[in-house]
Amino acid sequence: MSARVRIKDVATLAGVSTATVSRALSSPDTVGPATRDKVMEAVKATGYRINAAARDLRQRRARSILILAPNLSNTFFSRIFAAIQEEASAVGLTVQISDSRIGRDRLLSLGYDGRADGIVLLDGSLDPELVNGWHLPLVQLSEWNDAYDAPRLGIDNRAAAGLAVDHLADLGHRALLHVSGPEDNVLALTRREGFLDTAESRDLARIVLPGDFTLEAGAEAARRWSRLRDRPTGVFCASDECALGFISECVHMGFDVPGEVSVMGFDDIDFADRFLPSLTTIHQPRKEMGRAAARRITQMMQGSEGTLRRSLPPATPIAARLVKRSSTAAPPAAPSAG
Amino acid sequence: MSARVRIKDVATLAGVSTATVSRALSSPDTVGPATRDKVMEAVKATGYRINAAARDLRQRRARSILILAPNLSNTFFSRIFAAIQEEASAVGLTVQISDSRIGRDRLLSLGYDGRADGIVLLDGSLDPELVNGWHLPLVQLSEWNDAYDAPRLGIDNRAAAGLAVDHLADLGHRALLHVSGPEDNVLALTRREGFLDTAESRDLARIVLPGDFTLEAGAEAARRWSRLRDRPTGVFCASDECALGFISECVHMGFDVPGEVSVMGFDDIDFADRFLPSLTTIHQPRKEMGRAAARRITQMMQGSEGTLRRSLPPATPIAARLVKRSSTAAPPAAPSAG
DNA sequence: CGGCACCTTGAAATCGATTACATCCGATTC
DNA sequence: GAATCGGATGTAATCGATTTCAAGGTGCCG
Repeated sequence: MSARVRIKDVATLAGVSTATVSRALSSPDTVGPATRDKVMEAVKATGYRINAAARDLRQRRARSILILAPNLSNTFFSRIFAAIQEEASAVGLTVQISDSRIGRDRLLSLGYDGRADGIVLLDGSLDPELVNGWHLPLVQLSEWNDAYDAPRLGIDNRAAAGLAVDHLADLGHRALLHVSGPEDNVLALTRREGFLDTAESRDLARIVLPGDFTLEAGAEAARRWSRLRDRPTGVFCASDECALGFISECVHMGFDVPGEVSVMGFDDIDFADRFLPSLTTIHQPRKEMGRAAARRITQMMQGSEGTLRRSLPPATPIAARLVKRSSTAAPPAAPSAG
Repeated sequence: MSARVRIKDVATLAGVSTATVSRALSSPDTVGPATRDKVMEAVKATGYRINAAARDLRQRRARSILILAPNLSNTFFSRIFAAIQEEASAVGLTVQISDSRIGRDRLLSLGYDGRADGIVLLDGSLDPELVNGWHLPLVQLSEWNDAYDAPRLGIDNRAAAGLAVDHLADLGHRALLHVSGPEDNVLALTRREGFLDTAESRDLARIVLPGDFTLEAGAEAARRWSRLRDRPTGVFCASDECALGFISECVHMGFDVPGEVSVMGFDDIDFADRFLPSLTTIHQPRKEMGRAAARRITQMMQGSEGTLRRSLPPATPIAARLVKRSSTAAPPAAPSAG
């Protein structure tokens, strides 16, 4: 009862060999019906559960995928985790999650120790040598790094930033501010590029302030914005959290949003539509992203050793879309406003 | 290079036995210095990484803890996950995370398959028979269930709800509304009890509306509140999300918060202090909770087989505290207001 | 009736580490 | 100088499953 039951115990009780028990459990149609029933009965009677470590060792696979993210407490990830887990669980895989900033050596081990047989990487700023050194199927999700030898999944951040700029321009804003993300973050850089390019092509004045995706960075940017001589009337923040911080600080300082300044975010986190004012933003389909990553990594895990990385066809792109809410409006003195 | 390196390869290269390699790596002071150096060199040269499955099998432990939570996409958990991971990683443990609603059989396996040697359970509504059937060290965190034979960590929800009621009463509110959580949730029930008991002891009128912790439930409760004949002026929601939904909907309907109604939440999620108005709430120290759980489970894992569950001393309680912000104020026509 | 194919089953090798036990050797003790 | 001790190392068993290979049995065909 309380002692661990091994396959041998089941075999003894059922009066067969361990090989037969193993077969009865993993490929039931290869054993005779009578034997199968005996085995199943013995399994039930003993409460036998397979020892995964033994199976993993023998089969050289772990039926597990590893998710690496730069900051587990970032709420942006949680829905992605849930989606990956859901998809993985459906095909019998377990999920491990680790912070990707746990130190080089520990990280290296994770990809090598045989406990995971696929990796979903949400961090584009790890050492490429480290990442490429893992001989496991790997997909990049959301963030990416061109030096990683692995397929990339996620939205087109440059184009998505363009959507934001277009929206503000269409409302009549002629001068825009972008609050960017961390300098070393590929998402931040790409969104900024998209912002600058599109703003230029639409002939808009444009400023960029530094930030780091956080509420506090948004608030700080708002303070700096308030001190500008000619305050841009349209603000595009590189993340929703940042936008919420920006709006929040604006209101504290006595500005009306969107009356005096329109503010947009990026991501469409859960609170975006509940904040006051509700937040106009770019929706990232996180659930879909998670699912896609899980499916992709599963495919790769089934592929032969040789075709692990680049060789699969590119995934279908995941589309971001503009969600118009009430944090944006026509500028106060817009030339084209009625 | 590309083929997996085994301990045997290292042994051959170093000119020693596998036993010596194993010892050199796991208890370096039991081998001679010269041998140790030779081994370390061979390890470096080959890029050897231990195969965790083999080690786990032989040692009958996995150096891994499993976190089970009812809904991975709930942002309340993410900081807890991060804290557990941080603490676990520091002592060389990996972390697995799974949804606790993945189905009985799959769940049963997780606790039995030898891949985890400790469980942090954030779900109080699993079948106790299932939970108690696992022969692994286990701690309950945040949510709990008296039928689980395992230590419980978290704040005192009843007392914390009392803090909320006291705060509203101290401001002068004489009639309170509580928006509760799911009927089958122990946190919801305990907070409701704390609300009712304290409200009674302070002689306040009290109403409870159903809810389920979500933004939408808060919004729905706000609509119902608005239709009440005598609207309570103080509202205590069982979660921050719910409170934000409540406030948001109130504002949409044209009510002033906190001018016409004071609203409190519970948890102190990240947005609480950035929402407009910023949210008065009960702070749950999630990081501390995660750390405490990780430390406790680590202790239990080191204990002998027999002392797995109840026998350890109770953990030091984790204190919740009131955080006063701007979503609460004196009631509009409070008898004691100036 | 002999031969062949196929299905079911068991014995034993295997996955890659750890570790109990034995051995060897030099140093210490009497 | 013999006995003893202890440290370093190797041999082989072990963890608990899967899987190869061989064997036994059954049925079909010529």
